[in-house]
Formats: sequence, C-alpha cells, structure tokens
Amino acid sequence: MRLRSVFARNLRLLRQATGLSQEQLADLAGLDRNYVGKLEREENSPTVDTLEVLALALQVDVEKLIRRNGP
Amino acid sequence: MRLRSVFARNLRLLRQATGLSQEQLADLAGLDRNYVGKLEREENSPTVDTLEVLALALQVDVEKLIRRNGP
DNA sequence: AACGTTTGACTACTATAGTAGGTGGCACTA
DNA sequence: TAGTGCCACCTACTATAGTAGTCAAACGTT
Repeated sequence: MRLRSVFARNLRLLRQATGLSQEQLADLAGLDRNYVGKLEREENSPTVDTLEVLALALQVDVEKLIRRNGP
Repeated sequence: MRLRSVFARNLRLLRQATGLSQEQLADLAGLDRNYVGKLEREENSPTVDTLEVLALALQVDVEKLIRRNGP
C-alpha cells in the first residue's frame, strides 16, 4: 500500500475523530478546502511541510499521519 | 525545529551510515543527484511519495527519516 | 418540500518539487 | 602534476503541489 494512501486514510480518520469538516481543518492548517479533499482522495502527495502543518492543526504527532496500522 | 530540517539531517546520517554517495543514493531511489543534495541542504521539502522511495532505497522505515531524535 | 452543511468534481491559475547539464572546489592518491 | 570521487552551487526546464472559484449531489434537520 502506497504511503500516500496510508496518509489519506489516516488524515480522514483523524479529522473526523476531532469533528472537523474538511473546510474547518483547511482553515486551521492554512490550506485550501479543495486541497484537503484531494489529499483524502489520494489525488495529491503532500510535502513534509504540509504534513507538519496538518499534524499541528490536528494536534497529533506527524507519525500518526503516516502509520500503516492506523493513527 | 522544522520537520524539513529534521528530515535533512536524518537523510544525510542514514545515507552516510550505508556508505552511499549522494549520486549512488539518487540512482537507487530513481531521483536526481542534485535533488538529493538540495534535500540534505534543506532547500526542498520532499513529498511523501519521495519520502517513500528514499526509505526504500535506504532500506529503513519511513519513520526513521522524520524522527526528531535522530534515525 | 425546502433549507443548510458537507463533500466530490471540475477549470484555471501560481508556487514549488524534481530533472538535467554544467562549473569549480576540496580531499585523496598515483 | 595529473586524476579521481564527492559535493556545493548555478541556470533553465518540466511536472506536480497547492490556491481559488464554482456547480451539483448527498446528507440530515425542520
């Protein structure tokens, strides 16, 4: 399983666990709403800079976003 | 410390630990020689796709590349 | 039925990741 | 001296990450 797919799944799970919409998370992370959607649909491979701001917005360790066994 | 910097340091340490030159690592990972140099100099933020191929080439877990306490 | 919220999907754009070729410097070895 | 490997650095290019606006489908709520 590609790391991009692992990330996509964990991102969605963590976002939903915090009760945030894609748009709310995007605002918190300083990203675009459409882009968060693309990440969850595995259409984009985020840079580590983006990984960092998303982890910060979700208040989790970056590791949780790319763990293959789920966050 | 920015995640990009953590990655840069770990990449160089792991590459040197395996005795590879930047060019040898680039060839193994299917990347450009100059680009590996830029990553180690913190001039670029790699995507998770790139993270994955580098980890594969170095035969380490992706987590080791972004660990803040060193690989 | 109608309403608001969320998300997928599309187009078009800008910023940056990643490629390719080169120069020059530094260390080492013949 | 010459010759190699390694790396910083440069320019220019192509591919893709990331932004912005919009439309419509799916959902629950009243």
